[in-house]
Amino acid sequence: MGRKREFDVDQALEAALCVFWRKGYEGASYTDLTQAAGVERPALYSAFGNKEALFRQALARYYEHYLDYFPEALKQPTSREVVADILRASAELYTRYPDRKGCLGIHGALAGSDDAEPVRRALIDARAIGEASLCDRLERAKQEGDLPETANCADLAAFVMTVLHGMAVQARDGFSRETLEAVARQALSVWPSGRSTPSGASS
Amino acid sequence: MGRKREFDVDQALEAALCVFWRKGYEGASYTDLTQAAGVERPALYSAFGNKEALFRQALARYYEHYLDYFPEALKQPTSREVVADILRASAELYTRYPDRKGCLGIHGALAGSDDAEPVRRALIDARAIGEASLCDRLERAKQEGDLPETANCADLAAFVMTVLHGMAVQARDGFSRETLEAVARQALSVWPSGRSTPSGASS
DNA sequence: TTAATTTCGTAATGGTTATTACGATAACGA
DNA sequence: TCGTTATCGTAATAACCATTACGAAATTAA
Repeated sequence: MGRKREFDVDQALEAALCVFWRKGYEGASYTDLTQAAGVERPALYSAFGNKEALFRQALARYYEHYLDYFPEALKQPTSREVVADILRASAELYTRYPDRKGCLGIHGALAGSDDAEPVRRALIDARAIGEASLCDRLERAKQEGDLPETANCADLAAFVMTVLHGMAVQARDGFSRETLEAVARQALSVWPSGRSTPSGASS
Repeated sequence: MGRKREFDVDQALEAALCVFWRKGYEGASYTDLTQAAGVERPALYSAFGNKEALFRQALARYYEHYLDYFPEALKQPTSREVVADILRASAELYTRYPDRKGCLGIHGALAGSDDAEPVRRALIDARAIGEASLCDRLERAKQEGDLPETANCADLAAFVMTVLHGMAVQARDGFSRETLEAVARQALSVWPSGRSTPSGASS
């Protein structure tokens, strides 16, 4: 019973997500969020909790609705295709929306006041999970002979994630999708392929 | 004439620089800055102007005192050594101070409220200048036969800067210098060298 | 229709923000 | 020693921040 909600919760969360994506956790004021959601302040609070809880739900939605290509790419048959997919899709996502370029996982909270530490940590953890899943996939590739035995999968995964994070910064700086794709190609051009050519591996 | 200053201006600027490095432009409150500098609020204002002016001076100092290796690296004889120097020195700088890992040029202001837009732009411009100077150096390398004629210097410079920016993020995430150096090696392993082996160039 | 329950919008709360007014203090030239 | 000038620290200002008290409105069960 009781009065029924007059706004769409999912739609409000998406609006908040976009604001956080653009301004980051601390840069987004509750006024920004309520205006974007078209909802009064207490309504947002009752639906999502406080600002940090709202951000965490927005982050979860981001991973589900925007970063879904990442776990999908891990299913590619070869490690090279996995990485190529991830790089290409990221270049596209980071430049897709002119009003919020880059990546919420990066721009959400890189630096900030001490109050934002929990949120910063949440983002770090999320990034670490992504990197670990990539690392696991590369380990599998090594077992399958898709990567040379000398390959250091942790370092390779760190390299790919580094390029991803850098691309998010460059996207925010105004770089075009084409330029980011050129960066991705360059990053991929040294990818070690198969046991037959164990060249250029790290370590 | 008049009363003489009781604090060292350069020392106060350095203290402010460290706070901005750690918390970013908006994350650093004036209380943080004055406490770090050991100086009362009006003293900071009279010495540097408002918060934005203080940040800009801190940024200038950062480029002079911390990023001085960058223009220095451009003097290396080959493009490969140039890039290797930049990558290695950045990995070291980004992990040198445990209390402020990463790079002020990145963490200073990536995302934030609309008020911080001028500062964000200043950082973008600073990054663009660095990238342009690297691009120029690579063009020279191409003319000297140090890079294949098919090399796209703008894309290569963008790639190097992307890795740098990503390394700054990873450093803040807690990555060790060793891991960042492995990332740097991986990035360098695809570097095109000389006209004799025009492989792996972009475009 | 009445009672119970939930959401609604208005408007307030307490804390923090960047920025200064102001009187006291100190240094220098005359 | 006096007057000028610059810096000092205290304490105030006005705007914004996240969060919520509260009463009106609306929905359902009885």
